[in-house]
Amino acid sequence: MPNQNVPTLEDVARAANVSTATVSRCLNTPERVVEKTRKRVLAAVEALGYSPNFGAQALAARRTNTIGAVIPTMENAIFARGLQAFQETIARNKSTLLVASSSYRQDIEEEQVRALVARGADALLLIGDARKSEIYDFLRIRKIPYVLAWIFKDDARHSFVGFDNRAAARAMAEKVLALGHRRIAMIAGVTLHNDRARDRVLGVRDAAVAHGVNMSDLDVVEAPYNFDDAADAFSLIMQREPRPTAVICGNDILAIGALKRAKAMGLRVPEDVSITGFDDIEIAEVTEPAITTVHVPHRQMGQVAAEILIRQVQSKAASREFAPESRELETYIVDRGSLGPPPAV
Amino acid sequence: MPNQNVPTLEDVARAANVSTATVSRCLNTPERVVEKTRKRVLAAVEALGYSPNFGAQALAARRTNTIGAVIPTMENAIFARGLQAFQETIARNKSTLLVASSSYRQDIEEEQVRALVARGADALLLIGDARKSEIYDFLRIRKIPYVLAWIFKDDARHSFVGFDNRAAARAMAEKVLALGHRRIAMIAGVTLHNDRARDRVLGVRDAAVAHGVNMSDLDVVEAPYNFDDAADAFSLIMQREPRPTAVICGNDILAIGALKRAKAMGLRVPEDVSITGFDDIEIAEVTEPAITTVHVPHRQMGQVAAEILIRQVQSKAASREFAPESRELETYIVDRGSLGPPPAV
DNA sequence: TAAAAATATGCAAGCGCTTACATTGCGCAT
DNA sequence: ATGCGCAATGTAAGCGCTTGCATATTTTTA
Repeated sequence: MPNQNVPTLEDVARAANVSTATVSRCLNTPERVVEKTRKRVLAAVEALGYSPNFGAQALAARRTNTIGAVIPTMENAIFARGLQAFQETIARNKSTLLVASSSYRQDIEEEQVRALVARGADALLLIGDARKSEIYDFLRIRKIPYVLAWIFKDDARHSFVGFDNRAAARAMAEKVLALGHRRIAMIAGVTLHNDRARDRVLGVRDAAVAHGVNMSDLDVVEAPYNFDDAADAFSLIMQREPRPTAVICGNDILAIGALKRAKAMGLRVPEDVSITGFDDIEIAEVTEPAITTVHVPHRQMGQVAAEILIRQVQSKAASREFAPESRELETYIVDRGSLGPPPAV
Repeated sequence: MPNQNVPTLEDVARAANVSTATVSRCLNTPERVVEKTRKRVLAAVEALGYSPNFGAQALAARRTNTIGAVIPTMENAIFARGLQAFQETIARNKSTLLVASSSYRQDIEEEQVRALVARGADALLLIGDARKSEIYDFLRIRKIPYVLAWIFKDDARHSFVGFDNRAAARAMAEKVLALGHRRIAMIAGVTLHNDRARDRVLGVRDAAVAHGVNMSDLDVVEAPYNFDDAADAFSLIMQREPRPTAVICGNDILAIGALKRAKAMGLRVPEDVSITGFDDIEIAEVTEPAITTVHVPHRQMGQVAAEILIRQVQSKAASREFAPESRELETYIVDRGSLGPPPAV
């Protein structure tokens, strides 16, 4: 994309009657240039409307000030808030966000990771840790900092910023059990290649086991994250005999799909059946009843992830080294109304 | 970000025993290299794990295969679906998406546009057309293709991909009026620097005027796009005497905020008061009642915008020229239940 | 006041790639 | 055999910037 008359560093240097090195310094390390010269140079920059050529800068400086993110989807709100905070934070640090989405597919994710790195991403935000080890090898060889978000593990090989999905799901299940529910079902996200979905199932199982719930009374059905499939999963679950009194959902989208179907079936929530969600996305508070769900600190997660990456990129620039750095965030249950005691028999 | 041992074109050339030019051609214009050589080169690429250096490529080729988008926010779902489709389409064309958000602020948007261009964006997606003319001048001088989305105007200077917000809002208002409502209020988005919000207000006014509604019976209150402010706006409106029988909202977020408050006030929707939305985001169909709203073809908008930009970038690469190209999309009203006839007096 | 130290600026060598142009090698018509 | 045209490949000149090192200038110190 040639721009015939876009001014270059050299044009500015000529106009200000200094060398290109000085102009470069004015822009990047102004404290290394005496004020008088600097003013003259900046005036020339202004006058010519100069703005640095990105490719040249990236080539010479060996960094792009660009941070990439590969998220499963932008369609629904699950990652939107976190991504927004992430973006705001890196923007504040004079970097830009490069986004790609994988549609929850491992092969596409791999492709996108490579594409972002090829595009010069200085660092990467990834969701979860379920991916082929080759990708981690690739990132390690390339020395690209990355953080795995929406998940937390005690594993010093990676940087994590997130929470313990399993424990959070378990806490929710404990709460359901504490209310007296014994026949419980779960609508989980598709667990293949999705560690968050998987951990949430495990958490619910943990609680069930701890309470001596008969495993044949814990029905788990997987459904993609959309209302219709969740609704169908709910119908399926409700055909069971005896019918579950509580349906724990792997996220709020699933919970809302289930809620819709419950109403369509003439079931009252939570009087006839309780439904819980996970994520606490915006939408969870506007349904009737609003969804009792696990609150996830979306914005904080995005922001902390960005901060860690920025630190790692800086460290790498200074010493060619950077260390993994993780941060566990807290979740808590938001009581809203879709969870109540089981119906009296 | 130096990567000491990342292979370069030259390494590949040496390994395959050809010149760097040939390697470059193998990668970019494979048909210009005879099969035998090409195979050898590609094998070397594979063996070394070569991937081109982005900065160098951008510098030499004068294009980045990167398309930028500046959207008001990623927080809620208004732009998410469209952006997702946009991203998918440009990814299919071997380009990457660079995103920035402006938080609905004009100054930040301007900054972001310049930042994306400086980052080498080959083209830009912008929302609406309310911005200073300097930005358009800047883009024109730089010859950066851009499309203005979520809006459509008959103006050959820009490329538009969107719909007529004013006409769509008018259609909704007509529908409300046709049901017999005469005391109508509107909760609009903040219209300052937001052409979509403004046009939607104008559309409602158009309808009111056409039906001879007394303007003092058309109460318009502006609110930022969030549930709480919308709810407060609703309360305010309901204090009017006589009380409006229908509240037309500038988008679904506002409508849902209003709906929540209506319920909290003990008002039945639509029996006591009707509420309508705009955008048809996911959330609009899960409330109780679901929101009667204007359906906007989000995904199509994102896709068409991407296609136009890709075409313009290609045209510019070939002939240094490109022409604006617009596309108007259709919206339609989705009847769901939050709009009904006015209560009998 | 001269020398040493600190500061400001210039010089020029890349960074890794693309591409116009030059060269080579081949098949074919003569 | 000879020469021509064309396809395949090589040569090398940038693309616009950063930065290590050299040089010039100013400030500090003795």
